[in-house]
Amino acid sequence: MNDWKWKKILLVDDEPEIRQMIDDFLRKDGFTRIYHAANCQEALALCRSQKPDIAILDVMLPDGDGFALLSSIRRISPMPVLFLSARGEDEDRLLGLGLGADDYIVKPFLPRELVLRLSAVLRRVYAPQTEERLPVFRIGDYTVDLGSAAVRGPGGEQPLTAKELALLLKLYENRGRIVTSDALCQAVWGDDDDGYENTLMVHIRRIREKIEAEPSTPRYLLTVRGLGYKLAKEE
Amino acid sequence: MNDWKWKKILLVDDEPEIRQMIDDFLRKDGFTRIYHAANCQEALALCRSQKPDIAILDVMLPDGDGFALLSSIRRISPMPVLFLSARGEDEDRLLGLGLGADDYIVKPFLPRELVLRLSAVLRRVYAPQTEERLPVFRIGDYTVDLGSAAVRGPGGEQPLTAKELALLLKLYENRGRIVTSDALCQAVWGDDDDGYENTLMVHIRRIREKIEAEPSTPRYLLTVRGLGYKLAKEE
DNA sequence: GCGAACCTTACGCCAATCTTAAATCCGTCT
DNA sequence: AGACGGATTTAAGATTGGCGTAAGGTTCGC
Repeated sequence: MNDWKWKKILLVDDEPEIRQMIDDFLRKDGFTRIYHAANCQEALALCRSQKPDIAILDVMLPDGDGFALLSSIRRISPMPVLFLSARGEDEDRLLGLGLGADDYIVKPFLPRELVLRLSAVLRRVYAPQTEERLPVFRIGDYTVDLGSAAVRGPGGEQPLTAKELALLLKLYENRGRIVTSDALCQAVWGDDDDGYENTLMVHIRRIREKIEAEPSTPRYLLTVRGLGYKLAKEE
Repeated sequence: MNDWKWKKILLVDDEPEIRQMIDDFLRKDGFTRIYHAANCQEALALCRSQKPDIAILDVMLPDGDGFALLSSIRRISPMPVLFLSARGEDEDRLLGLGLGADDYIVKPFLPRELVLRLSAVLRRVYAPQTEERLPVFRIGDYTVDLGSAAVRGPGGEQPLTAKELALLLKLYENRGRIVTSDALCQAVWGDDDDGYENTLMVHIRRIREKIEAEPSTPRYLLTVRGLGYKLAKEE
């Protein structure tokens, strides 16, 4: 399975439009766990809190250049790094210096190429056996196996779709706590645009049909009116 | 990663109508902890006393511009900042200067957009998991878990609604102290309109039914006649 | 005892949420 | 290219439960 689609990507660029564009393409390609940062400070904070699996760094940042950021990151994590740079600008440094980047792309670039390079780096660095698996957990009588995208229950096994998986992952990461609809939309669709509220509800319903004995009176995937949804903590 | 809806927002603008309008929209979107300031001085005072999580600053203020205010704020706190400015006015400074603002919006703006941008900044800066969560505390035999909007007690678990949560949060922040009815209304419904006294009482009653063994003779959520309510300090 | 402040209960509205079905998108196979 | 099938989104109508209101009761302080 395309396991690296579940890797966390840290995206650092000061221009929101660029971030958004890259984000769009990554999502179109199936990635969902993308964290944005506009500067070094934010990037480091996200690094610490999210422990991303790979970073895409712009060379030019408001509070320091990407190279400085890289060495700060290196003090925290050995994750692979992919640089973005404008043509000419520091291109030589990227080429010449063995500064520990795993790849670099010159702006402007084809989004497709970025995705390809990124996938290549992920595949290379996170070789087969290093794989940590997506969680497997129990909910009532059902076993949810995110790694194989399936739910096993009294009625047999049912597959999970991509969106269902992304939602369940987000909910699982926050089990026992309320996750707002906004946060869920954000986790799955990324876009700051709302307008997915309805779609979210439909997906929630679908998930309930797979993990709840009585989808209409849920016992595990609860709605908290006015706040969001909550996956019951097991035990 | 619980929600940024519980983050404290400092709103600085000299025009009360603008503040009110923004306030309304923020509340409509679920934010409740909004602090108003009309000038730099008030803003700094609130900064110190409330330690907001994010600030919305107008560029034009009676006692200095927003940029000066930002650098004063920076001496106190590294919180993210979102600027408001009239079209044209200082737009270039906002764009050009890397003055540490996290975003800016040009007036006139769609309120929806402000909320979106604000949420985006909060999401970015206050990364999940590092997040301090909403408090969990004990009251007598009951455990109040604001993060999951639930009260666990001898009789099992009961969910909390959005308003109950907002009230309990305000009371908890001031536990052991008296909170006036006005302050509570303010915290939940926003200012002016003081037609919520009765509604407040009803909500208090509902909370008591969830956290008191004998709701009619409360031991923890106490009435202080003529003044307000008080949540007993736990021990 | 009297008024004011507060409590208690019940009821109806309406926005938030659910539910279903149909439309659209998208990748794959022929 | 065209057709098919599953996944996702849109749309529209139904439902629900939180919230606010009001009306009557109770308690407190003077």
